[in-house]
Amino acid sequence: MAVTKALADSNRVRILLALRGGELCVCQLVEFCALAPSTVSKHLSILYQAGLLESRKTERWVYYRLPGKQAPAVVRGALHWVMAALAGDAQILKDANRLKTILKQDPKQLCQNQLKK
Amino acid sequence: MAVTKALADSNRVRILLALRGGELCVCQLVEFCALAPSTVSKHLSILYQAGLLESRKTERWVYYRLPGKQAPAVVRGALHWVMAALAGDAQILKDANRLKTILKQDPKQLCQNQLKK
DNA sequence: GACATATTTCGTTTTATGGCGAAATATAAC
DNA sequence: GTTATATTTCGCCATAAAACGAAATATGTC
Repeated sequence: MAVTKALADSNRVRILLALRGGELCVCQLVEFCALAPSTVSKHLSILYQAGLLESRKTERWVYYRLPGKQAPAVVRGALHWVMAALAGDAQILKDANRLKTILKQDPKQLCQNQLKK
Repeated sequence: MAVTKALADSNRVRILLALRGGELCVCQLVEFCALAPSTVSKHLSILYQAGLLESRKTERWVYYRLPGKQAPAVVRGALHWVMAALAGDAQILKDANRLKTILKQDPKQLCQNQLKK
């Protein structure tokens, strides 16, 4: 089953939780995960194909977000459970703080910095 | 997270669904999965350690069952979601029929047959 | 106690997955 | 059109996970 496999990786689950506050650009998620852009892109594609993410593209940026009310019950149920089960997790709490710092930065600059590496 | 990893394998999910109707002996689950006893035992141990199964031993037989109401909310939530999400799945429906056939057989005989292989 | 048998543990092989960097794609800016 | 840049796709390597058979464990039977 695509959904359970998508949830099996901790980085993917962290991404889902990071999106609780709203959509994020790929470069922000790259910063968040501290992984290579290609790796993050792969994770996003797995989540997307499982129906656990939606995306929109504007100019050169791609934004990912959690699916809305119209999502299938299987997906909504899975997300609801994951959010409830992990909201208090130590790693997730740390992530939430890190995310605040990332959100303070200009996405453009994040992309620039990622190129230098 | 142990629960999401436990749910990532389809044979393990099939086992959980198979236990909807009540506890099953290991030899019955071996027959059900059509895998080597050692492989099934490993799957059961992964599910057990994630809290998704309970077990009882009587004589030489070990029976596994879904956890009851006293299970942690995370576990109950996960099981509730998996059951709802997959109840109509094609493979799961086929499994349910196969299970009926297996239940007609005497567990003792199942074990005997498994030794011959 | 010796033997039979249900299950688990261990060691090994095979297969699947996560990770990266380089190349490809898509869009903006010039 | 060329160049810059955000993201994805591809090919490869390292690691983790699934599968098996053989050996070990635990329990019942003789």
